Amino acid sequence: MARRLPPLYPLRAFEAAARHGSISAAARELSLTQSAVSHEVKALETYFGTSLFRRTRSGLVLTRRGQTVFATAQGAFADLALLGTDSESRDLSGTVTIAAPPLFCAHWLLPRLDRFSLANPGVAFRLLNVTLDRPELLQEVDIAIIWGNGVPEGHDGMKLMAATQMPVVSPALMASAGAADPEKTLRENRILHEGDTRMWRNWCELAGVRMAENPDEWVFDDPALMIEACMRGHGIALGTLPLIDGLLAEGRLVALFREALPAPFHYYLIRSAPPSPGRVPGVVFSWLKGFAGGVEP
Amino acid sequence: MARRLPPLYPLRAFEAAARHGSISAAARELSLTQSAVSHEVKALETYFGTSLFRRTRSGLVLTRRGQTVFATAQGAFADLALLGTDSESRDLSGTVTIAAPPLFCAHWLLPRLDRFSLANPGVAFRLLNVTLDRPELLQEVDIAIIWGNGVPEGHDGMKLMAATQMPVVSPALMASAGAADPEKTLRENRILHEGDTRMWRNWCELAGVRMAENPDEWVFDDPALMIEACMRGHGIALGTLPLIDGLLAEGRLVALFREALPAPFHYYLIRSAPPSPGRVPGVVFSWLKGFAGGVEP
DNA sequence: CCCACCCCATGAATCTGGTTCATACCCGAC
DNA sequence: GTCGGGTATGAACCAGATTCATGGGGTGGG
Repeated sequence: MARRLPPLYPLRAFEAAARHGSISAAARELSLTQSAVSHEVKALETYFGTSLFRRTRSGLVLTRRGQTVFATAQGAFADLALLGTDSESRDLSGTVTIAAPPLFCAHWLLPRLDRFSLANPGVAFRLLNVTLDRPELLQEVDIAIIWGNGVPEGHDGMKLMAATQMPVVSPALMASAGAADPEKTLRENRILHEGDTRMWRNWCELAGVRMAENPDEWVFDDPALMIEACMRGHGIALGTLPLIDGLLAEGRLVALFREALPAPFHYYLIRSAPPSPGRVPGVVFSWLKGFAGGVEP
Repeated sequence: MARRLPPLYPLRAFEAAARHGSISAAARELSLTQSAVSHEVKALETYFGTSLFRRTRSGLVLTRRGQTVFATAQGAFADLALLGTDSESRDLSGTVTIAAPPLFCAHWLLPRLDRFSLANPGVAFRLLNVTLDRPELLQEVDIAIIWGNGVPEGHDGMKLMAATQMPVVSPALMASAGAADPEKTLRENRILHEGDTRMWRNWCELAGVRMAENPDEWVFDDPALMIEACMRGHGIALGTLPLIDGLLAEGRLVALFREALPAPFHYYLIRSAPPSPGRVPGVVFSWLKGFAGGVEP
């Protein structure tokens, strides 16, 4: 009781703005004026007494506090939106098959599906913890999340979120190496790769950092295993945000460099070409769409 | 996108009304007029096109649709309320120890704590899956949920929710016995007890139902085990709502009689007498308080 | 039986806060 | 420079949230 809620409409405006990284885009989504959204965001900021966005050229960036507000607001509104989609009694039941890349399943999809299940106990999920490289596999699932450069030809879908990457290490390794000279740490420790070694190259190029000539390298085919190895202090991994947000927050991993840089691929949400029978996959699909367009820290 | 949200202020009013089982009580909580809440509930009902409450003498009862709306709304607002409690940057971290009765832990507490963790990754929980019969144990936990008749002397707390009970069986047993004559089914099958056999007596009395003279009875000391046995078709258990809501919704248990009747005990939320150091337990406590006063189906 | 009390519903009036309009600002591209 | 993209801000406006006033329907006690 005496439960104090933040002003709800400002919150909704802020959530959309954060998701799009743009006030104007949010206004378009909500069919409001840019001015309205701007006012509401400001109202929310005075309510919280802090600013939630850092206004920079080329878009908005969430402040620390903005991130937490955004995370809860996004979850809450996604739940509430489920109520509004259908005016008939909606006791959804059925099975939905979803394929998603390994780490993505555990760190992004599962917590969200969990919430969905809480409200819709009749819906069962079948999760395939795979990277969908062969497009034929799409025939066998209702929804897929892929790590790539776009929506495959002939499929309905959209960009789910932009991914960024940053080198991470275990707290122990960080403590022994020190934070003074990250580039040195990078050169003097083992590099952990996940399958494709081009991602590290991409990151170094963007960051303007040179690696050692003949680095000690380990290559994993399973990204979860790579992260596990990293947490045990076996080397430096290139972590993908926002998948490792939780591990960073818990302090089980720490960032070697401050800034995360855009990954060469991003996450796309797609649905199998022939909408499968029953409306349940459709509801889940549009629910997941509600998470699209998030901005990264 | 084009995510359509239900009208938020009506929704908030409805949530409070459902939680209290009373329009007037909700109005008091929200510092509004009874008239305001009534209007908003009605607005929400026309929005959804269905009624959400069955108005009966002695309070409101949620309709089927009302229940699902309430469940999502309550969760969403509880999350949002976490944002408003503190205007400073709140990166909560620390450990909170909670004790709760066995089934309650798994079926009520865990799903909710999960949501909490999603927003507050820094908070760790220690859960004691016990019924707190010895009050001394309260010294060792931050928060406890007990199954009893009131808040123990000298403690801060409140009624968390009223419990109701109803006989349940496995779907298979239901199929073989038929739904025609539940009283006969009750007399001809094994009765499963959880510890105390008085609960069945209490229920039969309230329901005006007579049991067999010498029923076949099994007694379990672990309620979870009793439910497990019931789901495997070993007999008829007295299930406690809302703990088994999920199992009923999934169809893993079915109700033998339509109506659930008030249990002889209820759930109380209490906090250890000397507020433990740090504000984290306090935040969790008031968050849990937000779930107090739910009405049963 | 009737009155007091509590609950809820409802129409009209009101007021707050969300929304628009109009305008100014900043920045980068052409 | 000007255009086009973005955001901020003050004043005017309007709708939806809220109140007021009122009526109906139970229940319990004198």
